[in-house]
Amino acid sequence: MTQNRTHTCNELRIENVGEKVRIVGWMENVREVGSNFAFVVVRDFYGTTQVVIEDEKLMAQVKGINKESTIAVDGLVRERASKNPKQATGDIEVVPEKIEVLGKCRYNELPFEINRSREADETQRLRYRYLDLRNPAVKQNIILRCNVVAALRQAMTEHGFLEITTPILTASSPEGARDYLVPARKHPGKFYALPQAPQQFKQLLMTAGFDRYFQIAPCFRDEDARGDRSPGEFYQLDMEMAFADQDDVFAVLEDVLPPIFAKFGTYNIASTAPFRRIPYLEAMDKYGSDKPDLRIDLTVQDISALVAGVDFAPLAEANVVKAIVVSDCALTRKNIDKLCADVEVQAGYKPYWFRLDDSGELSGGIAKFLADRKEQVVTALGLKPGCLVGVAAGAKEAAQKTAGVMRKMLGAACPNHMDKERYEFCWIVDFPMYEIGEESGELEFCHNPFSMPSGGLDVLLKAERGEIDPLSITADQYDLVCNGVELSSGAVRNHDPEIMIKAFEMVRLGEEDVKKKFPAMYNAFCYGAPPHAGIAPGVDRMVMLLSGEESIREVIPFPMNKNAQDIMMGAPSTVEQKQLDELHIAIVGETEE
RNA sequence: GGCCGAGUGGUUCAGUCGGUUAGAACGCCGGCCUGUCACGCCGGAGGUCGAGGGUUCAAGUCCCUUCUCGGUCGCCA
Repeated sequence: MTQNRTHTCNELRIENVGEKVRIVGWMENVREVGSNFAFVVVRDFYGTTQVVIEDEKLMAQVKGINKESTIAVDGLVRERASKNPKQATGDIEVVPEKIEVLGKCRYNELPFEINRSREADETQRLRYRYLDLRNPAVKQNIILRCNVVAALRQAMTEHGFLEITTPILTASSPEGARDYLVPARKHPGKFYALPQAPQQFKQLLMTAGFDRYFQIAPCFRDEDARGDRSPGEFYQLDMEMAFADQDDVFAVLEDVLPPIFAKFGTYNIASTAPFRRIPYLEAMDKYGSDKPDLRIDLTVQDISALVAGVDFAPLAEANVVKAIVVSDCALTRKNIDKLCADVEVQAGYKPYWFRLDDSGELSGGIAKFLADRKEQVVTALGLKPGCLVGVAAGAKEAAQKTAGVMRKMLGAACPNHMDKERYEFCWIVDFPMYEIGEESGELEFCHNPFSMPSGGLDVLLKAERGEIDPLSITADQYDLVCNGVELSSGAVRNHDPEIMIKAFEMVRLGEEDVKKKFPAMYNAFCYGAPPHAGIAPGVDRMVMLLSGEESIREVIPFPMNKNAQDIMMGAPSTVEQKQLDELHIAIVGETEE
């Protein structure tokens, strides 16, 4: 017995009329249009094909088969009496000699209708993900993901990068996110950790003399989920280059990503090299965000001086007041109020607004508080009738954040200020190396302590001597941003133990701390390391951008839910006492169930 | 952990000011139908309204508690 098909369900055309064929697939639908006359739709990975039932015996058989059973149909290809131009195989139908059930669907009612699974409750979809994925629209995102990953691999390989896999079971890392721990059976009381990223391994590969490394790398972080952040695990296009600096890394991604975005994306336009580079501080000032959506042409202005002494406490008492001018704004008062409410929810601070109406008067929102300085406001902001002005006020960070959220929402609400149908990349550069910690009140690392301070040892020494402010030191660190989504962080790494120690001394740590926290990397760098730099764009995020999906779960084959559970597999789960004993694990305190 | 939203036949939803027998669409079952393709027409089954408590003559609806899911903030070097 063989299940070998002669054709897929997306293959037969008018030229095949008269051929004897065997197709296999899922019985998607049966349309009965007469007492002994019906159309059966067979679906496989590739498409659908219509099978026509014209005799009593086959009719009786088909009626006994539940939908979504897998079947094989042997028969003759015939030209349809009424063709369907919407279907690739719509010119033909198969007249069966024999229908076999290959895999019976035991249920005549499914948890959801396959072709409408995207409308179903997400918990149901995830519990029956194998049914959800039968829906071609759902499957399409996974196919897209495969194609994108394949294209990335090919492009990276063409650029001379070697794909090298790094360990999944490794050591817990003291910095960063919460680790997933794995108990070590042979070492009571000790644990492996799943890597949060192959960061240290790729730097060790550089030290080992591999010149260009990449990997579609699984990364594990035990942090809470978001719409754009799957809990537990995600994939990065992790890459690192030896004897390279920021420009070298930029050049590779500026070459690799745009063609892939233009080819596989919902929009077929992507920025070309070089991408815009925006210093971090400028991004925060101008866009109120370190991941600006450059498809929106609005920018944020500082109007602190302009509104000084105004008779409106939220502005008068604010350290910083920001404004966004939206020309030719068609939003109604109701639209604006709704938008402001949404901004407040997302930013956590209340925004304000006013506008210059068609008669040239300031009106709406906080307009009356600005009446005493109307001319200055109109001149300074260059207002014309029809302009809306969004206002954010508060401490510097609050005002920036509020303005950033408002900018994004105004862009989405005003089509004349957002050229949506494109992928707009930029680099955010010159991140501060240090900041004053909120709790400690002392100098702390801002981001990755292993990024190279711009200017190297000299700059650190100057700061040590008090010649410059440590807060003014920037790192050779960069983010890749596309359409307001942070795709990646990367950096020129600090490969010099001496600079590393000095960088740590700035925050009251020293050689011992470096050695203790990152022994392998520190030791390795003491044996002659190349200057190196890298980056790791998130694969899931890229596919999300390309597919236009709002939820990251739509581009992951088997995603966990928000609470990091796999309902389908039943993970996490309790285990046998014997397993715990072997691992020297005792469960104490309260447990679920 | 905070805040917001949701939870009603198999699925997606409606359900007004608290008031009679909780509705619709799709799906399912039965019947009719020889060119359908979201087939059509007729009929039918299927609900302890997430759970628990309270107010009331009366609760899907109001109040309290709790569970689950989603969004968001915290968190994510």
